[in-house]
Amino acid sequence: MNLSKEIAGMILDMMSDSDSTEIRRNDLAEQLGCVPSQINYVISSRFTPEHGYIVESRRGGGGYIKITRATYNLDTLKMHLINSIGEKIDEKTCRAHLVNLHDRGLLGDNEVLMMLAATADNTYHDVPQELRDKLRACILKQMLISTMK
Amino acid sequence: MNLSKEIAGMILDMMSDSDSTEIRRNDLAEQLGCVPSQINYVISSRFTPEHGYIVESRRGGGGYIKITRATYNLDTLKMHLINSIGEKIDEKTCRAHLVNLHDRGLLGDNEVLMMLAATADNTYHDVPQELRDKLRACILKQMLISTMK
DNA sequence: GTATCAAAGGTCAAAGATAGTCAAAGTCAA
DNA sequence: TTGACTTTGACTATCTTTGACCTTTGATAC
Repeated sequence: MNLSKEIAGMILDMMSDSDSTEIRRNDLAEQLGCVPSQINYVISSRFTPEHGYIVESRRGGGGYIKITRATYNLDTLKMHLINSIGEKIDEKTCRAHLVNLHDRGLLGDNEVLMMLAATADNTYHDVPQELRDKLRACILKQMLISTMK
Repeated sequence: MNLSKEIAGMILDMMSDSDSTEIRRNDLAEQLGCVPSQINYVISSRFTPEHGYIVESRRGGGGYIKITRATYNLDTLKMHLINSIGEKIDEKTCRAHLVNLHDRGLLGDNEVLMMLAATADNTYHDVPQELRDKLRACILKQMLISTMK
């Protein structure tokens, strides 16, 4: 198991009963025996808004990093997502959105799996590269809309 | 006996009691005295979804390849359908198949709706006409496979 | 008040650690 | 002999770890 996963797990633990936690970057880093910026890496790779988290912080004496699990109204969230998807979307971003919706119980297991399959770059192997992100955006939107009817 | 068969056997062994295994590509390759990409070859030739396996992986530190045996039960119909879909499928035929699966209770309401959305010709408005049936076939197959996980 | 300083946290790019891709070369059975 | 399957390795993509340097904030000295 790598460091990043451990850190992520630790943060998740801390949030387990409150949907929110506050950490002191340097303390946590020292506790883990890693450089402080590693904490930033973990946060920016696994606690993004797309993953459903809000992060606030302050520097200077008494500084902190606060991580909160965002909880939104379900339909609103889908609506937001649909609206936020532009004309194009790359596979990674798409995947992150879907995993996020699934984590929050907005999409069932089968549903996500299907949507991931339908938006995977591999599935588009016959489609010219420059068209794929556009196509993915169309398909994703249509699928999301279809689940709201 | 060739290398690929050995590797496949080894992977099968590892999965024997759990339907799933996680390997570190480089370790396994070294253990076997082969180049790492050989592992990829084995996986892509014998552990495909068509063969009933699902593969996930991650690069970088702590990377891994995870192989899971999909367990099909009442999914024989889907399996048949998947195998019967050729390289192309037009919207109407596709629609008919999906409605049929739904009628038989093999696909839930949301699932069909999403699949219909993802295979509708309208959704492909940016894709050249001559590519659409091919694309639809790929997407349909992948989605069906995904529901068998 | 303002200047200065120490204590946080932030950024970024390089190096390290894995896995993926692709095409050329090799092997083997029909 | 030929075509499908295998084996290899060079090159690529992605994820992680680290460290040097930057910015913000609050406290203290004047």
